[in-house]
Amino acid sequence: MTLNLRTLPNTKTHQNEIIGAACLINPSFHMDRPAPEQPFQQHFCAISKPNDCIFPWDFNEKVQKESRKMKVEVLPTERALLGFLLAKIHKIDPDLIVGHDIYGYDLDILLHRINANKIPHWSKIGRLKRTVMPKLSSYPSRGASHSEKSAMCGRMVCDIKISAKELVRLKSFDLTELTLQILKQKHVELDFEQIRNMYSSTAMLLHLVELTLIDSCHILNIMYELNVLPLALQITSICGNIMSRTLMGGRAERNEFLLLHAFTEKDFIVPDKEYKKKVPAPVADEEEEVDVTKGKSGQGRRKPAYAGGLVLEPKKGFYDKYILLLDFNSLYPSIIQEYNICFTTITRTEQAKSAENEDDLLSLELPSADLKPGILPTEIRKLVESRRQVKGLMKQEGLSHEQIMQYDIRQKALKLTANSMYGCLGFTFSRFYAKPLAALITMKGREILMKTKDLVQAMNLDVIYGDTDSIMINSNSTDINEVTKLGNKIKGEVNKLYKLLEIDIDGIYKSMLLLKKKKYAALSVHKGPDGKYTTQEEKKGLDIVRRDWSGLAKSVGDYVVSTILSGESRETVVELIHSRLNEVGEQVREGKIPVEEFLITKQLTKNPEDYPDKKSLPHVQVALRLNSKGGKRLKGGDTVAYVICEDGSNLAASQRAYHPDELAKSDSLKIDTKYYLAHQVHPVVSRLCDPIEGTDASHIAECLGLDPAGYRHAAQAREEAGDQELLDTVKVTDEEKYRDCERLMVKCPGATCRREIVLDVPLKGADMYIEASLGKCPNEQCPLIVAKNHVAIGNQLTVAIRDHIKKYYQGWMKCEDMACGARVRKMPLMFQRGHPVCPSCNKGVLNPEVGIPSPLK
DNA sequence: ATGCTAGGTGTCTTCT
DNA sequence: AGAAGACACCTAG
Repeated sequence: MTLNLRTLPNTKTHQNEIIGAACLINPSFHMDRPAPEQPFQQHFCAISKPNDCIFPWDFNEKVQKESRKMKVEVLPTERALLGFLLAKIHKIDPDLIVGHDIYGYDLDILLHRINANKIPHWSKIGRLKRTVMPKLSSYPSRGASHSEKSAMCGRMVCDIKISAKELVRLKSFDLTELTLQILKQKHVELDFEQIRNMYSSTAMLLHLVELTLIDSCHILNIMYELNVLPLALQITSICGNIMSRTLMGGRAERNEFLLLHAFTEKDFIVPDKEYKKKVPAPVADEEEEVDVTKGKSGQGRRKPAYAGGLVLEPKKGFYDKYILLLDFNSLYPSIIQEYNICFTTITRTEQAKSAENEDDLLSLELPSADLKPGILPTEIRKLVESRRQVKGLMKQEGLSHEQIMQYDIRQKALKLTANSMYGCLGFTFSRFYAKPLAALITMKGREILMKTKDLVQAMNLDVIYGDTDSIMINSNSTDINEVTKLGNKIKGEVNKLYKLLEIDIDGIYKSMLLLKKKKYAALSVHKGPDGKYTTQEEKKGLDIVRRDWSGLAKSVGDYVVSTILSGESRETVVELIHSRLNEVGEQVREGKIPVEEFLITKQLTKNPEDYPDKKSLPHVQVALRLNSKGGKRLKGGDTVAYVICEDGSNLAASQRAYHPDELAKSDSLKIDTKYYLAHQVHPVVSRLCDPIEGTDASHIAECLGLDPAGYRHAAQAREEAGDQELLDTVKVTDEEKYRDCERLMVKCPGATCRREIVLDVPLKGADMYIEASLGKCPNEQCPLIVAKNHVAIGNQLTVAIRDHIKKYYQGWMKCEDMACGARVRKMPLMFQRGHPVCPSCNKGVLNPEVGIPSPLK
């Protein structure tokens, strides 16, 4: 049965009251089968009214007429409605109750209103007869308390908000977004004023009931679409926990049960359940860093308890040769098996037992190879083997669609369970918390990635990046068959090193833009069944895949990425990007972009009133303002959408955030177009274009119609930072390193010769060059070994140095803008961000003609 | 109330 | 003024 409530805040008490409900009933639901053709067989709706409204005069009559289409019970008061609902639930006696945000809203409201109206037999919402109502949570809570959840005991509750959070990644998990993204349908969100207004006519009130019923359908269909129950059933049967708890989320508990079963079966005594609050990571020996938990609520993130995966320093840039991506299949579960890591197999070395170096991984001893696999590896092996088996079954001929789905869900559940095993070892509140084991697993992971990198490099290949379990190689080839061959060769070499651990080709990229650790885009190549190759964009970590950037910034960024990856020439790419930016700048300023494109979405990690610094966080401010108006309140875990507006004030942008509805209802608010161009589009695009020659922050700013001067400095700073990095990695050629330097020219000291010898850029290291080019004088007639005349060469070097110092102190400066090209000595009085502004064009900044090259600063 | 760590980026505050 | 640090979010794996 689905449960969907309609609520409205009381105009006097401002407390939410229940005014309507719509339920769908399916008496023959199978939780081990895919969605039935008919989502439900029966339904009913109930509608009452707030105290200060009356039903339209012909409402009852019209409801009767509608009764063939829609069964509606009209009830005079909330009390009557709740009584009716409880009676219905009691009569239907559902095994499963489906809803959206039941644990975050509906259940709490229901219990509060039952309480306030003193409805008898409240416990009928569950299957256990109880007299005392569980303690209700008072308002600023983040969801139903444990005791509240117990109210429905005996019935499973499927809260699709919780399920969706586990199963799909979305911008937000409110019903509007879920309906749109999962069902591709529109959900009508009504604010409480609109709901109140609907009592003014029969047609509108019927429409309200209808919408409530439609929402119920959406909820049910989302559950079907996500296969929530089949998956929960599989997980439950794998872990041996309780299904109603599987549906409530929380991976640790499932794992706990799996291990409890495994250890008990082998006659181990399992760890006690701890009821007392454990202090997370008690590292506080001295006053040094007394745990950096943010906020007192314990909500904020702790300081990491141990080291995790290794991320290789990326060789940033744009690649247009094939890139090979190799990846260890489920690394952590494999490590547990490969090294037989278990509570029962890992011991501390003798000398470490007495000492207090608990955290020292070196004090752990890996079991010898002949030791029987422990419980943990065995369980993982069982999971992996079952999965392989199920995948085998899926390949059988003549399977029904239903069977394939069933197998697929089981294989997914097995994978999920195996993969969550590691996470639970590192979970502070887990019954099987084992920091040393978790730390050991990640350490082995780092070791393996490092070793793989070394091995690949030893094959004379160019490793450009790697993260935790993956490695990317620049093949420098344009022949895909060759690249595949290479991939297989590497695969063979790496896999030789391990019994069970396996690396595999995870992808081949035709082109790739590598910006930072965990930030890249690529065009992956796939061979279709017809043998033809197709490409697909993959974007990881970039601003454009994050929910906290506006749609505008994301769509422009998207265009930029596709253009860069397209394989067009650099000039064309730059041109296309520039013209697109021009267009966007214009459209934004002319107000031709729809408001939705300006929405920025952020999640509240706490209840809005719990933030210590509410003022400067835009989403918190918006949430607080919305909450003060009543209705459904935003709480921790919810996402807030807002736009930055021009509101007449000159507050910082972060304090000019408004909910889109506020913008729609106001005539004084306007989208802050400058903010969106300068703080949304610009940073996103300039980061993407960072490795692209021919454009930079100031160009991009100019195209968008922003003042380019402000960005020049930043662009230069980034360039310098880049130089420094290149220098650090010693990978840079000397050409690049000394590109701003004048070459040293010496004259052959031979009295009759005086042949000019330019010390050209050496191939490898300055020393080697000097030896080679200052050997015998290039003049055939001159027999001199130039380098032997140290004194003469030394003098010439001194003269050259003095000459340069003199030039430096003459202080000639040149305008950075090539088009202006002014050359002056007098320091102007106008400065822009610490740089002198050219007095002749008033735009560019002046750079010293002879300066200190940036890498040497 | 409850999976982990690594990493980038924006905004505000504090220090130099 | 600019660097440095705290904090907040979101993502990769």
